Amino acid sequence: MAKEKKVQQITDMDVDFAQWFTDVVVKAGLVDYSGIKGFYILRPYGYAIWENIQAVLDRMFKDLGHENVSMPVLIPESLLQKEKDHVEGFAPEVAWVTHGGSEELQERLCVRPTSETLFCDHWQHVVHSWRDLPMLYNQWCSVLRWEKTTRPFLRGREFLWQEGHTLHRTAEEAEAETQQMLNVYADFCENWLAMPVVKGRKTDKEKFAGAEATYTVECMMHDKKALQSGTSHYFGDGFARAFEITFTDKDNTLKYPHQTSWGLSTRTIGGLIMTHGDNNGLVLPPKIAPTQVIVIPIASHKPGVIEKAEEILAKLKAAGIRSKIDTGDQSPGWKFAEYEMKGIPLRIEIGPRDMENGQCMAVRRDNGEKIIVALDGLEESVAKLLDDVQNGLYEKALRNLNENTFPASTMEEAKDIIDTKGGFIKTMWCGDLDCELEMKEKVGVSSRCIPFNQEKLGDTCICCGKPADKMVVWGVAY
RNA sequence: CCGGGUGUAGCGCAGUUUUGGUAGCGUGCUUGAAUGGGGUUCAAGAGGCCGCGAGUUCGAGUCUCGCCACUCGGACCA
Repeated sequence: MAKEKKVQQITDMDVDFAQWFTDVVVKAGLVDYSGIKGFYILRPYGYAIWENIQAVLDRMFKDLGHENVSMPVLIPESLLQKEKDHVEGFAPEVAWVTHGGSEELQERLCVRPTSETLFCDHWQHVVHSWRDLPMLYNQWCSVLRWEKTTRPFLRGREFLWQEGHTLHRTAEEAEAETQQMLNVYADFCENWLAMPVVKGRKTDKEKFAGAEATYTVECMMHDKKALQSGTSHYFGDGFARAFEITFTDKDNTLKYPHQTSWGLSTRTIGGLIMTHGDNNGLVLPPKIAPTQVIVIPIASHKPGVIEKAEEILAKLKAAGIRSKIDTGDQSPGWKFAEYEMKGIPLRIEIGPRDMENGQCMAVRRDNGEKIIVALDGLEESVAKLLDDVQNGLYEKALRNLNENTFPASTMEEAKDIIDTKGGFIKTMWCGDLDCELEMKEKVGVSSRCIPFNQEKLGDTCICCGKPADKMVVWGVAY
C-alpha cells in the first residue's frame, strides 16, 4: 500500500536517487540554497532535526565528563602549519582571510576546517601537570572546507558539527577514549537514528590527516552507497610534540600527553534521509523527529471535530509526545501528502465517524499501515506505535545492510557484484596501499573500514594473493 | 581543477534555429464560494530590468562578443 507514490513533485528514487534526495530536502523544507555555492540555509524544520541530534549527543558527551567550549573561527597560518601531515591534508581546501577592513593582514588567517591546531595551541598554554589531565572538550560549531562539488547535507563548504578534542596522560587512556566515543556514535546512530553501522578502523590511506588511527561508523544508504556517519581519531602524541605540549607526570619527568578528536556533522541528517526516506518524501525515526505525531481533523466544519482534535493534541502533549495539529483549510488529502513529505512518523485522523465510535485513525509513516485506535488510552497506544515505527525503521535498514553486503575472493567477483548489484563487499586484504589503490582502480570501490567484527573469509589478499589476515569492507562512498 | 547543461513571474518551464516585431504556459500565491477519510472544484485577481555588460538594428528574450552565477557528471573530502 505504501508502494504507490502519492507525491508527484518528487523524482522517483529508483529513477534518479540524487535528484530524489534534492527534491526531498527542498520540498520537506529542510534547506534552501543560499547565494553562494556550497552554503546552505538550514530552515526551521531542518535545524530542528539538528537541534534534536545536538540535544541527545550533548547529553551523552556530558554524561561521560566532557565540557563544551568555543574556539575562534580563524587560525593563523603559522599555527595550521605546525603539524606536517595535518596541513598537507587540509591545505587544498581552506579559505583564507587576507584583509581586515582595507588593511592587508601581516599573516593570513584560515577559516577553520577543523580545530585541532587551536586546541593544541590553547593546551600548550594551560597544561602543565598530570593534574591538569585529562582535558575533555567538545565544541558545537561550523567549519569551512572549500569543496569542489557540493550537495545539501552531504557536502557543503560550510557545515555544522561537533568536534570533541581530548588530551590524556597516557596512550592507553587516549586509546580508550577514542574507542569510547566511537561507541557513543554507534549507539546514537543505531538507537536514535535507526541507522545500523559497521564499526571499524580506517586504513592508512583513509585516515584523518595527522592521526595515528581513525575509527569510523559506516552506514549503508538506500542506494547501497556508504556514508561515514561519525569518526574518532587517535593522535598519539604527534600533535603534542609539534605544538610542544608537555606536562610533568607523577614521576616528575616531562612528558607529552596523548590526544584524540571525534566528530559528527549535519551530514548525518543526509544519512537519515537516504536511509529511511521513500518516494513520498522524508521518513524520520520517532526518537529524533521534531514532530512525532500530526493530528488532522477531518470535515473540520462539522460541530465538535476541531474541539476533539485539540483534545487529542493536548492529551498527547501531556504524555510528552511531540505533537502538532493542522486545522488549516487545505484538504485532508493535501495535508496527508504534506506531512508524509515531512516524514512525521505518525498521523492521527479524527473525523465525525470516529467521534461516534470513540476512536481515531492512526497511520504509520514507515509502512502506511492504518490502525483504528480507541481514544481511551490513546497516549499508551501512540507511544507503542512510535516504538514500533522506530524499531521497524531499524530492522528495515539492517536488512538493507545485511542483504547487500557480499563476500568476494577475486577482483572479478568483486567487480561483478559492484556492477550488477552494488552494496558493500567484504574481502581479505594484505594491508598494502597498492592493493587498495587497485581496488579503487579496477572495482571502483574505496575501503570503508577494517571492521572490528572480523570474519576469516580466506587467508590471501583479494588483489595480490599474498597472505592476508585482515577483512576489509569496501564500497562506493558519499 | 576538467567536461557537459541551464539562466524568462515565488517555483518548474515554453518561446531563441528555419522567421528579430504586443511577455506566454503549468503550478504556487491572494480573495470569494462550494467541498472535505489521499495533493477537491469553480470564479476573479496580483505578480517580469527575459542572469549581467557591451555591440548590430528603426526595433533584441531571440543575432554577435565578453562576463557572471548556478547545476550535473568525473578527480579530491565529514
